[in-house]
Amino acid sequence: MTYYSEHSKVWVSVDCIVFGFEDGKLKLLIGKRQMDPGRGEWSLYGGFVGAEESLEDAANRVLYNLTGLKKIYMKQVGAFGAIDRDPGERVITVAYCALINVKDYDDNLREKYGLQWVAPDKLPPLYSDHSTMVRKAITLLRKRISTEPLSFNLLPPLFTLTQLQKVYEAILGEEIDKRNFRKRIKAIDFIEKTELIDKTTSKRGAALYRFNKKLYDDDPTFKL
Amino acid sequence: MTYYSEHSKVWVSVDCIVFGFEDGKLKLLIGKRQMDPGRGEWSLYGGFVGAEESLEDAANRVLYNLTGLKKIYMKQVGAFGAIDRDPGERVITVAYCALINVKDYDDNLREKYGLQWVAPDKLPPLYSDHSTMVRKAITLLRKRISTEPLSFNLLPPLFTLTQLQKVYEAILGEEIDKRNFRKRIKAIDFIEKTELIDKTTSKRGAALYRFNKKLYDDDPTFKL
DNA sequence: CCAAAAGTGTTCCGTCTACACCCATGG
DNA sequence: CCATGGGTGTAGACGGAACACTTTTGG
Repeated sequence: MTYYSEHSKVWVSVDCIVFGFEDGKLKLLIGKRQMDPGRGEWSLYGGFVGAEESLEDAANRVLYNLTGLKKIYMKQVGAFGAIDRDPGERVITVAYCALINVKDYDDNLREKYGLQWVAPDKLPPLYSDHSTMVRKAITLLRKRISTEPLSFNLLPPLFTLTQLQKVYEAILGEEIDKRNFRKRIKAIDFIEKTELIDKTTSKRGAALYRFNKKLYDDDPTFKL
Repeated sequence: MTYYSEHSKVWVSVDCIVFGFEDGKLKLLIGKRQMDPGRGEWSLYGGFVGAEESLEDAANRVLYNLTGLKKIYMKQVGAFGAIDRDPGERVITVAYCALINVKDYDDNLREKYGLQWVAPDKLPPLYSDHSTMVRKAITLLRKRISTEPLSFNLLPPLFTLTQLQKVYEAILGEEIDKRNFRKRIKAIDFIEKTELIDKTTSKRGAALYRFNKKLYDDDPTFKL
């Protein structure tokens, strides 16, 4: 294996940008680093890729440790490999963006790791190149939200149209006309109205909707 | 540095998907592997990332070796990290997509490395997961071609509207109406008509156009 | 009875699409 | 003179944006 051994190896890590939706706002999970280098700086949560796991496995492991959740929606943001991006050693990292329903999240874990939900427009400076990763993740989210069914990952299985609209507004950063929005939703058949009513947000009550994955898989083209 | 040394290092490589445009068709550069494992299989061209170079530097180095060109348009496609993706050892790779003007390309290098220009729809099976990378690169190209000025990288500095249209048709894989296409081009002010005429492709001659990068940078929003 | 959120259609305007013929020239 | 690719405009369809009032009910 001389072909390989002429070359040098490097550490590879994964970093997770975890988005949630709460109080009508997009939030992401950051914490203060509890190790050197960079102890005490705000940072994304990450981990090294082991010799016996794929990049996706590593990201899933990190996310599981962080949230107690499996089968989280996750998408690669990209690889970051500047020589001195990590102040300690040469580490190449692959960033993953995850979307979770905050209600599923175990808040004990949040406290255990000293994590906070922060709005993207109020992010403090982050460790190393993590701010770049966050910007790139948000750019990707914005591009994908109108052609991929991402928004449902941020909501409970049953949701109202007002909630759904708020998710779109939070990600796109602009207000949407309610009637036009609902008109477009009606044209999408994998967003199904249920018989159920949510009475928690208004006195009148709002119809609950559901994302029908099977219908989506049958015809995964839409435009919102 | 115990924090790092607990973890294992891996080899990291870059692989380049080099697109060119020739005879009205999109082509990409592949070659037969000249080393084990996989000797003789069709493959993208790649190389290991050195300890003292960034991912981008490594990709540029590989592209320079391959084409003799510097300052090539290049975009990261993504990181690929399945455990056994490389049949020899555990290697994580980062794929980069490059666009070049075939006329600038040094054909001696092509012969030296035994490379071939192949149309994407006539690709033979490729080494390891290289076919997956190519598919992803093409998907990205298609998404970006209408909102980013990619097409000019595949053409000489002066080009005719027919050439430009052929590039769009090749990437999108569909025919475009000539009048509608030219109407849209007229609305884009960073595509400038010059006084020059190309007489090589028709007896009448066709006006040559130019991509004005300064105008584009002033207002980098367009839609074609 | 009133505050607060849910729900509902129409009109207008701009954009995209479809479509066919004349022009200039080299050979 | 004719074959070849270059160049041009219009009408109709469609989709997106703007816009305001009624309904329900818990407190």
